Amino acid sequence: MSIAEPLQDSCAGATRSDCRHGRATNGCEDCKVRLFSVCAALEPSELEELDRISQAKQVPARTTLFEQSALAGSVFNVTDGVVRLYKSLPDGRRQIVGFALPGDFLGLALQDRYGVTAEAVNEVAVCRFVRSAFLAYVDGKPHLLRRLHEFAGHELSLAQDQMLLLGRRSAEEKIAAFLLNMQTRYARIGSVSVTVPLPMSRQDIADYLGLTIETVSRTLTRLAREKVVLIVPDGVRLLDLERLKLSGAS
Amino acid sequence: MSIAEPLQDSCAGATRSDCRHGRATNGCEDCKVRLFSVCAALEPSELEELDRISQAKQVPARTTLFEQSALAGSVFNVTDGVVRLYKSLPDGRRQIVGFALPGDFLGLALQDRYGVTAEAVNEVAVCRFVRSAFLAYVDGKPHLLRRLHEFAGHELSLAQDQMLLLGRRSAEEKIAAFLLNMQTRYARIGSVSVTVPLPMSRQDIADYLGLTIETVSRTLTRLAREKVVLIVPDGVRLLDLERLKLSGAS
DNA sequence: CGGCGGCATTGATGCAGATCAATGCTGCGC
DNA sequence: GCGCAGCATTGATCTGCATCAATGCCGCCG
Repeated sequence: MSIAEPLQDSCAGATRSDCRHGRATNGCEDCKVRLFSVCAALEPSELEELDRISQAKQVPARTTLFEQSALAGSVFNVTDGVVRLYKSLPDGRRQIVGFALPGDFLGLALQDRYGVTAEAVNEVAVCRFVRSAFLAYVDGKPHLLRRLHEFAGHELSLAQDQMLLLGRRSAEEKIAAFLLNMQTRYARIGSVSVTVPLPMSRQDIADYLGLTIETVSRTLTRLAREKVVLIVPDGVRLLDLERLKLSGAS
Repeated sequence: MSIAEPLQDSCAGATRSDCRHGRATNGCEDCKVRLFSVCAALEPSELEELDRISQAKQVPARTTLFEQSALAGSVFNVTDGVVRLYKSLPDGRRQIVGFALPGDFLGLALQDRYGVTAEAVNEVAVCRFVRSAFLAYVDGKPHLLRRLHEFAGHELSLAQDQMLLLGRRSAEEKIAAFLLNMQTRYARIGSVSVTVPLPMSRQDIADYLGLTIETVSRTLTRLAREKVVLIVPDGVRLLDLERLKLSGAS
């Protein structure tokens, strides 16, 4: 199931500004991820205008938001939950290129086709924009374009870090870097804790790090045995940050 | 040696518009990579203005254009030659995240620090811009910013392809994809041929593909033995494109 | 509450590619 | 034209992670 094209949505016939069911708040103005997201570049009046073309959606786990190489009909702002972004080979091998957290923007490149597939890992809330409407909105707002560009530059930088990780680091280093990275990202969006939520499966982690599920499991078990981490349901508690940084530091 | 900061250049004291020695042509207007580069988005009058803040430079092989995490004083347009872009780990392991060819822009993200190190593989010609001047130039030219953003989106997409390659493909698949990819890129900039120039060393190729020099060598030798490619000095001739695509197709 | 399905862990074995080690090739300075 | 330095090739061996194969765990549904 895809929510991107066509608009399989109960409010498809209503005017866009009515599409607020599912939104956690009353609009962009008090959106809880606004200050972390591309929208932080916008003035109150611009936010109002954005409200008019935005549509809040809540989707259950495993929902496909869009698929690799499909026409990019929508772009999204993630407001809650985790989204996996991946590329696949014809034979089924998969590489997850990133996990999108609240505040992340999907479709940053503004290209006419999606470069990756996006699936909800757990229950996810997004702010959806029809791409053409969003493009029109961006047009004439160079500060927003600048902000989108900044985000794209940041994504590119993350992608390059991930290349270094995939090409040159050992399994333990990959796991350590992943855990530290997720912790940092959660901290940035206001969730500072030594317990890192990992709503995704071991298979997802393996496909993100270029490993197998068995190697992920074994490596985590070993780190747990060495009291570097504590494995908890749907997450990991980081016990020995120094030791992790020794392996995972960039 | 770095040419980025400070300006180690014989014309450092001259006005910028005089800095044309080393430029292959008379200016942006008849720059041979203009139509492939970000500059294709510019009007003649804008090109003239760009001329005034640009500085053509020719640098020998192995020159460092800029270094990872240094302050980004300049941005560059590559007009000739090949540039390797890489990230390093403290212990010396290296991952090349890309090879920049003529028409490619370095510093696309416009961030205040470089995310990678850039080194000339062979003799390289670049068009250099002081970053602050370039930012000022971009400011008020949303169509150029749009173009830069498009380029960044394309780079991001390439980076994600490379992640899939690094994380999930075998040595032979990596080599095949690399060769086909380089051929396509050379074709796009006007050099259509089954002989792919490879000015970079085996070590560079290995560090790009997440392999060792020995594996690169062995894999190429095997492909040559099977008459899929013919190894020539500083390049490879692709003999059996179908067979290569079987391994390397995305 | 019991059985089933999906995921994770753990163990045994295999192998692609790394590592270690010569040897060969080529271009350049003298 | 000789010798050297740097790169590439080739061969022998090793190993980290994949693969194959149970087994365990837990939530869910009847």
